[in-house]
Amino acid sequence: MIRLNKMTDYAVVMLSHMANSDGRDDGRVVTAVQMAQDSGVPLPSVSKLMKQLSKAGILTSHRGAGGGYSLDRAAGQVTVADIVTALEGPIALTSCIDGADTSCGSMPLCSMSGNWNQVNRAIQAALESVSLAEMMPRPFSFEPTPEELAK
Amino acid sequence: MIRLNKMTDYAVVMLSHMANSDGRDDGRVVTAVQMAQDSGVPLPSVSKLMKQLSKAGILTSHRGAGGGYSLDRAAGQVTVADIVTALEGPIALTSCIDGADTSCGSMPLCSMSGNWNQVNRAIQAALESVSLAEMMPRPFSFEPTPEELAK
DNA sequence: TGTAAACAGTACCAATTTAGTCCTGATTGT
DNA sequence: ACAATCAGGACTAAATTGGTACTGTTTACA
Repeated sequence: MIRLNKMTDYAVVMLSHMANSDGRDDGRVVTAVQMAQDSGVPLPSVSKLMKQLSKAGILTSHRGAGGGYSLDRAAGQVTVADIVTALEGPIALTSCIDGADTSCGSMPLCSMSGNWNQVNRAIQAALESVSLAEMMPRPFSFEPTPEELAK
Repeated sequence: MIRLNKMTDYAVVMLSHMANSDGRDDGRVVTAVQMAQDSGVPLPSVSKLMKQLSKAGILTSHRGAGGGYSLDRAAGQVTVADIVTALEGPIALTSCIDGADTSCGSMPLCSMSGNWNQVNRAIQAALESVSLAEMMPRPFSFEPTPEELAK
């Protein structure tokens, strides 16, 4: 099974909580401590993740007393690809990708000799096609899910 | 970056070699030792991989003296999804998937609370869309690649 | 029919990676 | 001023991965 970092999984859970916690995308500010309690993700990981997510422009950080993090965009505007890219860098299944600066040492082995880029593009597209809003559980909602609407 | 196992990468390299080494998909039998020399992949890994690939029905093994492994299908009939599934199990980015027997212990954290299955399906489709033939380098060929033909 | 070539299976080990801990510093509202 | 919060980095324990080693089984062929 292709394993996604637990961190990335955490991030999706956390971002879902932020977007979902009060039913609106209202830029509510949440501290790392609150988020840890809220989501069950261990605090140090929450802290590390929120830093990364704010660097990547998915969250905005507010420093100082009364600070915290808020969502930068509505859940529908954030794709899984955004989150993965923020935490794991460009989406690629192997280390050798087009435009990599270091030319690969072991040529006969090099993945570049295969067409991994085609696979990478396909996966990129797959991850871009799912938004955070579609990742959110809607336990108390009677509204149709985006998939149901699509039918 | 989503890391694919080095093993899976090796497997694609190896299978490419098998399909490409003499320009035809003729079921040629290759031993693990030959493959290691041919592809540069360390012998123990070659051995381990070929066992797995033959279990999965991608290769056929021939035991005894003069034995080895041969491709079961033409390169165009093997998808990247087949190879990944053979080596890493069902394609899923997280451990909690539909139909998993063990109900997840940490519910608030559980990835199932998100819609990972949708992402998984998208990735599955992405990997199924690329065949081994499309992964093979064609250094000495003047024929159009499958992508070029598609245009 | 004996022997060597090859795959099958399993237990184990070392190196890397990952997730998590801890601490110190910078910013800001009250 | 002070307390709450984010920022950043060094370090550690545990899990995973890739590789090693060895023993057993099957088969072609002299």
